[in-house]
Amino acid sequence: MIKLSFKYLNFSFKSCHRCIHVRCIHFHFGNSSQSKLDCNRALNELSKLSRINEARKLFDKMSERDEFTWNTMIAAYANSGKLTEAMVLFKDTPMKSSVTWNSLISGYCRRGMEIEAFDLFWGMQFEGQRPNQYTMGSILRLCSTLGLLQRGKQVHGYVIKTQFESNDYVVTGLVDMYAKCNCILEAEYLFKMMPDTKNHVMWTAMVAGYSQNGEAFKAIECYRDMVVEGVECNQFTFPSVLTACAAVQAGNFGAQVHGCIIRSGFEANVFVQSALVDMYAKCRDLDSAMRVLENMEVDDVVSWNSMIVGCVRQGCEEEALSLFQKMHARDMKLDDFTYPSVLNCFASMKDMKNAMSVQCLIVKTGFQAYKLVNNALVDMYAKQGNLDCAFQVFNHMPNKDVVSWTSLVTGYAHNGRHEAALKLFCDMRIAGICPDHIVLASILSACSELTILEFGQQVHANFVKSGLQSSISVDNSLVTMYARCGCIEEASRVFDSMQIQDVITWTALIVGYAQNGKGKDSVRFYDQMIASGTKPDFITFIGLLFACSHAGLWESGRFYFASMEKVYGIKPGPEHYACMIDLLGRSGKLVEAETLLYQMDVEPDATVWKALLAACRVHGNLELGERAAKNLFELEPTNAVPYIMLSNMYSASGKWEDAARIRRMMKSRGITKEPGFSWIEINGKVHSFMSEDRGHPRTADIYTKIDEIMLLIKEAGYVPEISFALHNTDEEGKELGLAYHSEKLAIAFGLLNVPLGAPIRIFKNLRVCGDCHTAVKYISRVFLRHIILRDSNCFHHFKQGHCSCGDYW
DNA sequence: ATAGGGTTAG
Repeated sequence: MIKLSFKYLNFSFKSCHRCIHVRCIHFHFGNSSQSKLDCNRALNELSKLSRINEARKLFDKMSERDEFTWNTMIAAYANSGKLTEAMVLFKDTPMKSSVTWNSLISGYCRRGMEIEAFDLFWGMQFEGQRPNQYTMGSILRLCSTLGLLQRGKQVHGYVIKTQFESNDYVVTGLVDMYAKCNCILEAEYLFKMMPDTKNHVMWTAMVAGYSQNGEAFKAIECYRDMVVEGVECNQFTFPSVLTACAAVQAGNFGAQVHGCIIRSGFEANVFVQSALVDMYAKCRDLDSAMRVLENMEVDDVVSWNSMIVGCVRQGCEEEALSLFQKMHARDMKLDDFTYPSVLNCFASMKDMKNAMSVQCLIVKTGFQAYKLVNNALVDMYAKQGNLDCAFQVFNHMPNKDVVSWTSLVTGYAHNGRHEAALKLFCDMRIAGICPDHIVLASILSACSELTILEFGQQVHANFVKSGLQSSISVDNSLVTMYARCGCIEEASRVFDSMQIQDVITWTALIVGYAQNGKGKDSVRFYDQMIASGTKPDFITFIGLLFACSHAGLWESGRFYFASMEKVYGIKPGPEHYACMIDLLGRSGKLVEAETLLYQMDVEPDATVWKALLAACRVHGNLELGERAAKNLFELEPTNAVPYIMLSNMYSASGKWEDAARIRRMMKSRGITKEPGFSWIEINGKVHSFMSEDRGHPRTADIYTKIDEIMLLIKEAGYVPEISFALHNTDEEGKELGLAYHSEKLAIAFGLLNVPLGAPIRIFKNLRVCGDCHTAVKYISRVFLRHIILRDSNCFHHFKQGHCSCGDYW
């Protein structure tokens, strides 16, 4: 027996039945003895088959027309989008009933013609015709497809006034309208206020509403309730619940739904099938997805697109490309979703050649006119790192939407062009585009990278004001942003406000506390995370071990390090070893550190050797230090730090000749030390300072302030640590050199400009020098200031003469 | 003769 999809089954039954009938009428065309009743029936059949011209011929031939005749013809025109013709007849018709009005209104609503539809809606009332459930159904559908919330609310008011608020059709329309306008709470309220006898369409609208509003779990729950209530599910219900399953990777539940689908007999519907393919593909069950796809009667482009996306997400780019080729071979009609799906392959494969040829294909087939396709091109080029191409495509787009902008913004951010990303984000706002979750998460992570708190706060404020629903990705970015800007309390507040925390949220907090010198809190949060049932990942352990090493918790560190592979099956990477070596080095266990290094399964990278070199310097182990430095010379040939460290180590042990040799070697290799500078942001403007910098317009004030600072902190007990001065001058010169270090200049400027009570936030590109660290502790006590200094390694919170790093950094 | 719900992209 031939399997027919339901969609076609329904249609073919009806058309078959009608064909015969209509053909018969057609045969008798022109026979004036035809009764009015028969003509009306034929007119109706022709209109249902969209045979408008024939319908019109029949209409014109009819000598006797009644209300039904006129309404059918008007509806026929309206339903096929021929609104001018419908309007002409509407004006001519001798009798306008509510059906006449509704037929015309329905036509305008279907075409999305808001102004005309509402003119008619008010017009009919003006002429004494009351809108009924049909009218409101049409109008609400218009509001929901166009997202016209204000209009929708107006209609809602009208519904209440005219006491349609318990009408199934009207309430379903309202639920759908609110859901489509992203007002899921209103939709939910209306739905819940209806009595328990809700019909299946309203249930389905609610399931779909939740699913489309990113409330996948609620959609699933609603579907469950629907099943429990014994309400029938159909070809509309299943796609919605399957989308929800796909969104939260609820593959097992999705498979159960699949079972229900088979029992209900809807498995032959293309919408259901394509949703199944998509669900399985997104739940990483490519085999099941493929099985559904292969069993389909028709080559459905949506299902194929979903399959391609699924393959790309699983890293099976070759498979995705071969599907794309098969689509061509099967002569399938591609749509504007196909190219975005397949372009993703090239983004992850960095395959420029094939990308170009697909772009040619896009141009050739006229698909460059589609926004979706252009957005995907922008995204692909940006992800490949080809920002010029991305920008070019972007620039040529006539109407850019939030996705176009997001693709470009994210592209710049991913390629380390954070400032450019921020600039583009501002341009986007100026262009009047409302940000969405994705661009917000992306821009907040750019703020984290640049540690620009004020901008991040503004984005946060805008997000709150926008009324966008909170999303885990935005919240995670907020936690990270605040933590990385040194506002650990704020990060913590966002964390607490979240309904669900995932491994990324927890990790952001753990890393955040560690970077802000609160390693013990990090460990506490890690234990809480485990207790909450969240599994740690590779990055969680980097944060955790970093926390242990900075807090000097070497036993905990060793315990957690051992649990990584044993309990969670995560193989430690060089990052974890580096933390452990740092931890052991700090505790003076240099031998253990070296042993650990040689036990590594993976090749030690620069971070590992750096940790060892730092440990060697602290403990004066020259021999091991030499080895570490030599490895670093090879691994990071342009990095001056290992040269300087080794040279300093030689100097410290009196080996002047060796020290000089390393300096010469460094010079001859053309390696220069990265110049240190510090900066501070005041009212959105960044003021940066080099050591002994006199370029700032307020230099005189700043240097006067430094003198005052030095005087006061010396009185409080500060003694300059001359060993940190680099220049070969006399003692006094060295002391002055120290006083004008970039971080001290920035702090002096901060003291002059930041109001009392507000923290002074300083940034430094390198590690803070030891003398400055001591001085800032005194400054915080003498000037009663909270000073937050972010250096290349971590945050230092100076308060009342103490630093959060515990003098260990 | 007129009304309500569904799949794929960043």
